[in-house]
Amino acid sequence: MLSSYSTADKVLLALDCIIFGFDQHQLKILLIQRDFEPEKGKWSLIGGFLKRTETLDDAAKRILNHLSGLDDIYLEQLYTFSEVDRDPGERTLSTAYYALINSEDHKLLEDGDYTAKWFDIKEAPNLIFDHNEMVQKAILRLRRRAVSKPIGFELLPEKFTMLQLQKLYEAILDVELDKRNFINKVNALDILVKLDEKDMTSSRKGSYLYQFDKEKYDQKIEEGFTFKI
Amino acid sequence: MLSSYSTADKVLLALDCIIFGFDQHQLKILLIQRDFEPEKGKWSLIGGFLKRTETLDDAAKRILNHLSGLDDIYLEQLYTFSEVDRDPGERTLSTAYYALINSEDHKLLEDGDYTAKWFDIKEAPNLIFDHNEMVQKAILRLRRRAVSKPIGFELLPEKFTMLQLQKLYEAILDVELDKRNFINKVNALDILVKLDEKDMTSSRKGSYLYQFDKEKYDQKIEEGFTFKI
DNA sequence: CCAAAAGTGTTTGTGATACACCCATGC
DNA sequence: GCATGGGTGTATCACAAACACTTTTGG
Repeated sequence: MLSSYSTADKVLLALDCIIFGFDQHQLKILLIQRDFEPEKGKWSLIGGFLKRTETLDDAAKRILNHLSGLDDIYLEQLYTFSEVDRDPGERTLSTAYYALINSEDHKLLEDGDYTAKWFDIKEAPNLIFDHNEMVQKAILRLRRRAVSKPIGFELLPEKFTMLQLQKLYEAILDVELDKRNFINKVNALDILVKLDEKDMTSSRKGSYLYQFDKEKYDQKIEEGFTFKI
Repeated sequence: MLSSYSTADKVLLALDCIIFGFDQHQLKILLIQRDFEPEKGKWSLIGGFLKRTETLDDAAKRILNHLSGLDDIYLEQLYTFSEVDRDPGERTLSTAYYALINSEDHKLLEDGDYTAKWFDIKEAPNLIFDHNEMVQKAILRLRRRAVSKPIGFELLPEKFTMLQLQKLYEAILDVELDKRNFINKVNALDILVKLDEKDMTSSRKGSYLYQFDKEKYDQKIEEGFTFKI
């Protein structure tokens, strides 16, 4: 028999964000050290509770905006975690979201409630509750998405070099890629604009900067193009 | 500021199942005609509410078991839907699951509360709330999964012919496949057992029956094999 | 002139696709 | 003996992977 509304149990629904960043070398996640119970002092994902008047996407945006001041962050719902004892405090479910932010351009806002810090995904501390599992799932999802949708650019500055893009994909996929093959493949996609500008910080010769051309990409998608790296 | 447990809102969490079946020709979904409000008389997915003492997976299994009597059904969490007005009755979120069942082997249990009926996915009626969206998402997920994990067998009888398997993939992917290429590909995977038995119902010559060899598959996965159709 | 990173093509191998005829059987 | 679906192999093409040298320029 289907439960009716009146007899059904209500639950607390939390939302936790796996926030990815990239620092030119490694994929990072943003963690906070909890200044509140339970598990005070331990590292965890950034989270909050869903309000009655907002969608999960709204809640994720609210939490990310509060942390960064940004409101155009790429995010995607990952999974809803529901182990009965996952939170020792109270029966709480949590829907995990992952977000991609360009950690260079944007400073994190200060908040008295916690200390936020970037960790290399390979060197992240042990997290509370089921947050480790959330992070693992997020990494797998990011890997699948990054090769089939042009979301990698969200982790880079507006203008970037080919090498930066390659390093990003190497960090996400945790593999080494061949420079020539990578560049050939990216150029074949034909969705970047090569600028006249060069980045002179990395070498005497300087390397050309590129930009993702969203209009061109959308146009090609309309025509049946499939992004694939 | 992060909400604290005490001030956070509690919500009703429903669970809706997209139940896929296959009848040798088309991919089907199981729908019920609601005998209760709201939206009485309209078609909807099979669902229920999460109980305080169970996980979402538990709830999905409970709902499917109640419907079919089976408890070894393949299922996977899909997405949590959270539009504020998605259910006009009360603020309710719903986590959608999809399930794969072999509709031939198993009879559905009767239940006075509703009438369950199989619909071709291309001819399904309009559904209540956001259930159409759930179904669309489930189809896309199933397509991605079916080519990268050996879950298609869940929709077939224990023993099946190559043609049945091909028709299944054609229905899932909504494409036509070449018989020789399909069989070559499947044989190359080397995860089926060819039985000495033949299915004589479809032709005079009869066609060999095959079975999925889970042990062999698991073994190959251990060794780094990747399933890909 | 030299050190350091940027930039650039070709060859080879592998997997995907296209395609047509013979086989076995019951009637 | 014939109608019906079952079963099988090869040639071509497209994409993925391997691979090394030249260019630029600031010091």
